[in-house]
Amino acid sequence: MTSSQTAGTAPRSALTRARVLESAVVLADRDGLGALTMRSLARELGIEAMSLYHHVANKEDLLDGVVDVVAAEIQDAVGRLDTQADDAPKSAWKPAMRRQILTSRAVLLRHPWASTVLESRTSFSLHIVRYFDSLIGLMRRGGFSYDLVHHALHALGSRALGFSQELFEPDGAAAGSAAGGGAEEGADDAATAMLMQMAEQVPHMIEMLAEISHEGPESTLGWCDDQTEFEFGLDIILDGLDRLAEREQH
Amino acid sequence: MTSSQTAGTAPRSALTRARVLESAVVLADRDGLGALTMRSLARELGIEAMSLYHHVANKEDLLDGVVDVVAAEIQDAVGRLDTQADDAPKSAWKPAMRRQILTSRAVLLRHPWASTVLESRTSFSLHIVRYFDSLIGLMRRGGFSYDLVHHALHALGSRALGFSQELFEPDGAAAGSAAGGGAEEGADDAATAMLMQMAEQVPHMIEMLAEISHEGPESTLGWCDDQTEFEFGLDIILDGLDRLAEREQH
DNA sequence: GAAGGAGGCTTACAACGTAAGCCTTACGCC
DNA sequence: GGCGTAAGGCTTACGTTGTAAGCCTCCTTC
Repeated sequence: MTSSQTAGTAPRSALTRARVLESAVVLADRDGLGALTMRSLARELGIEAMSLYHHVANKEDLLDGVVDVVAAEIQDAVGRLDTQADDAPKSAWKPAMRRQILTSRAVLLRHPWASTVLESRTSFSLHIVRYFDSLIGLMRRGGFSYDLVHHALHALGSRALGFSQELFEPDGAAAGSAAGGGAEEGADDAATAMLMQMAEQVPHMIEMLAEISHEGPESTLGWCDDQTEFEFGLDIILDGLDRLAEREQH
Repeated sequence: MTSSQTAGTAPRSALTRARVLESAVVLADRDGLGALTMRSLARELGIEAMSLYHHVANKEDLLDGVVDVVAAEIQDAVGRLDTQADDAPKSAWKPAMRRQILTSRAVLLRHPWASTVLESRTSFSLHIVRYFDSLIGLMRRGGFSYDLVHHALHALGSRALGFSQELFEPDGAAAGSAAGGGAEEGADDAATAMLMQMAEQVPHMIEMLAEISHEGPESTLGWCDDQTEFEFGLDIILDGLDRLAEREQH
């Protein structure tokens, strides 16, 4: 409620909310999300855990803030794209949207833990909302009704921000156990072996694996290129939306 | 390594792995995923926490097992669908796949926590793999190349099992804090209020909200029908795959 | 110079997963 | 029939997590 507080406040300490959040991002990037605890973050900053609570309300708030940092990074990257000319043809929405989404994806790929945190948030970040606002703007300029825009956002889901929800990520980048148990590399081989064991229960899958990696299905999970698959799925949705938008306009 | 152990083993106790897992599902259904701890599960079963470790290796294993229970439920429901006739036209893959996915979704809607756990798994459940195998089979009968099948599974992502990754679920069904802080109902009103405050920063979004819920944007997050939105997105992808499959066959 | 608050620190607690080890019971075997 | 064995319960204890409570020490402002 103190109103004369906005600009002045000569900081006694170098520790600020911004510095806390920044350190949290660095720590998560380096050691994984699971390593981001109040105590480890404090250690990183050379202070005690409880001191953090003068800058964040609790861990939830810390994660909110950390999401916001990444969201700002996304918005910054998106802002660098050349904005669309007003006299662009209606069909320009599709490549523009594609570019914005892939730009966001590029940022998120630098912070593999971020999508997990993002999903778990219950409140909005202003930067994220602005991101979505610009997506809405692109679709509107493409002639979408607001109703279609709304459906489109749902259809894109997490893909709107540049990540997809794969069921089984072989490299558990989002998993927290960075310094946990050992077995990590033999994972896909083990999975493949398991599949072979139940070959007769899953004939199509076996055959698919045999055919796709046609030098024999010894390493099955390494053959997917995430970026290609993401763009494939994205383009299906964008093309579908395109068709619906055209139909809307008779 | 005792080989004469498979069928006999007169059980001294009524407590088995199956009963443990079943109780875990019940508990998670009732109190949420966050309430599923080794201690609470033990209490539910009338035993002590450490006794659970005679039936599950650790909590990860417990979650694996719990996923497997739900996966079995899914497979059971899918199995009840009338299997596709061999002389069905190629185009039959699409409604069949749609039905299977929506059936899985119906099961998952009864266990709102399950999708979260499912995502976090690093190992496969046989039931899940068989589920995917049958999807693959449907697409193959529809004339898909294995390559297209593979892309299709990636494009569907979590939608293949019947849930989509919405960025901001207003009702935090998957969130763990069932018995935590209080504020839950005023959430969307609060979010709406926040949006109104930054109206000029997100003009398109404000306008969209104003138009869609055109009795004025007072409750913005209640207007989405999850099932409708899911089917909308699913159909876009299925239609897109359909077109690609046809193109493949010249 | 007194007041007060911002921001650090220490201590303490409850809840979590789980390692270690004890005790009982029931079964298989001589 | 007695005995070894192990399955399956229980108790205790430890380290880690988030965080409540309170102390102290500055710096800023009347």
